[in-house]
Amino acid sequence: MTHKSIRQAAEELNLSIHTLRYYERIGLISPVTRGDNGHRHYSNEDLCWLSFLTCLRNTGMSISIMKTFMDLARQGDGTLTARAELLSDHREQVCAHIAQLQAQLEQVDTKIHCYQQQAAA
Amino acid sequence: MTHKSIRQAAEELNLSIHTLRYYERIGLISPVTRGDNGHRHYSNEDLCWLSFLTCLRNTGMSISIMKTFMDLARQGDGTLTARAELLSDHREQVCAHIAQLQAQLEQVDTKIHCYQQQAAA
DNA sequence: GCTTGACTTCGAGTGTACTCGAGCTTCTAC
DNA sequence: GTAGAAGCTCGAGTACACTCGAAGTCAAGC
Repeated sequence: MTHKSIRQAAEELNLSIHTLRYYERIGLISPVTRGDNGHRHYSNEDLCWLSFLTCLRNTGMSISIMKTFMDLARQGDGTLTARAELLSDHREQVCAHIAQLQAQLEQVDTKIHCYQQQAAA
Repeated sequence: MTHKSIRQAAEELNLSIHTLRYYERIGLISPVTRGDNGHRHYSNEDLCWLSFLTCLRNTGMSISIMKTFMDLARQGDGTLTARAELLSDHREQVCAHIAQLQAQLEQVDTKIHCYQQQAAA
């Protein structure tokens, strides 16, 4: 099978069918090829992009920045450096976010221990 | 000075004045004591709680779970264990989230290197 | 030929967490 | 005594990212 239905794509990506259509509607992904009946056919390349977009989304990138990224990608190889820069910026933000989470996790830990000790006393 | 104005509190906590009033309005924090003129006075204890709530918020806890937590806290020492459990649950989620972020960061890194190599070629 | 189920479009609705603005009071300084 | 700054309440508005539902098409199986 060289392509997948929207249902199969949604299952594979852990996105809802609604979300897949939504991403296409807002122009985040390019229009997916259709069968004779008008149904969407998701190619491996489509799934690849969507999988990476899901990764960006899960790391906190906004839809509008993802759109900027995809617009660059659609413009071809001339934007490779720009794309690398956009992702590097994002990378920095994710790193900072992880560091912040780790610091705040310690605060939570402290509080947990505090409560456990008080409860035991 | 034993208490702070809403402006000072907002600055110290990096929250907006609107947000501080909002948290009180929805019952996340208990009503803050007021001066004769009706203005809020934030005590160190108020700031302490708000600071911890901000920490929970930044680690992704929803307002409604924070509210559950604060409701427990207001019930006194009988809920110490329950509070420790609630925070432990949250801790697990934060740990999982950090792990997920780190895994996805690698995907982003891979893509960046990919682009950099292609751009150099 | 009719039901069933998967798909389609389109516009509208939802949940979360703020965020804002109008209209009012109240204190301080001139 | 008046201007200006800071606070107050209350209801409404906003941004984001979906999420849903109505109404329709189309192909397969009975």
